[in-house]
Amino acid sequence: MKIATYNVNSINARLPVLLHWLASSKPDVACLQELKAADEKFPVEAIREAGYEAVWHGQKAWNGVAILARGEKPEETRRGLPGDLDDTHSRYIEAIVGGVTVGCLYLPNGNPAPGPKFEYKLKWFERFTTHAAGLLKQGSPVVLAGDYNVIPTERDVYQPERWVDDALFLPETREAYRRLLAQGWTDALRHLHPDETIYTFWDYMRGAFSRNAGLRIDHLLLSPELAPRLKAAGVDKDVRAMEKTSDHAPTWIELGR
DNA sequence: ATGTCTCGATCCTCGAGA
Repeated sequence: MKIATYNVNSINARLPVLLHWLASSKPDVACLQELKAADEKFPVEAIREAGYEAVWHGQKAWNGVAILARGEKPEETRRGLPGDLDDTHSRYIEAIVGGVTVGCLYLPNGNPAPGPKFEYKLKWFERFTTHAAGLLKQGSPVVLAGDYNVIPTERDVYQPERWVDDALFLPETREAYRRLLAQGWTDALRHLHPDETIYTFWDYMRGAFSRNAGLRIDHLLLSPELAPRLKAAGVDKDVRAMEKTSDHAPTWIELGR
């Protein structure tokens, strides 16, 4: 079972690239973020023609998340992150596919920091960590996949010293990520490739991709009963090189049995 | 400060967000 996460940076602007990637990489499950489209603007027909069923939680202009599954309809178990009725951002959706609970998240960027956006990021992170603990308690196999907007360690950024004041790399952010992992989650990419340089995002500006000036901020976390099934993990970097592409690359894992 | 890309609207150019 291949599960991927991909921040598309507008699903409609990215539709040709997305369809090309689905056809070539053939994930069984694809978690998408930054749809930047209202629910009624989701390109459900094109995605169905590509062989995928979907559940999505859109929003006009910003945010938006979706879960795609090849040949089956994801069974939606949650839409929106619990814990704050005033939170209007579409940043979380959850569904069961093939017996696995899949949480698809788009954690707030949080820049500029300090400031209200950074406060929102940390609050959202706390709520997410609380929800993640509840999922672990249920004891079922879970993958939490998405754009975490977290650079976990110095190894995950091309020039750490340039990012020390950034919301993606500040101590509070990295500490929140460590606390989440400490519940028992496995960072799949890092677990399989402990010493490799792995990036999932390259800024559009200053030729970041051609310089390989990247960040690893898209993550797939596995619950304890799922971690032993992890067989392979990678980044579809070639997609980032395409025309009219997202600033993120699809990131995936392969689970056995 | 800059660089680039997307969306929406006070709409053909700009600001916000990333």
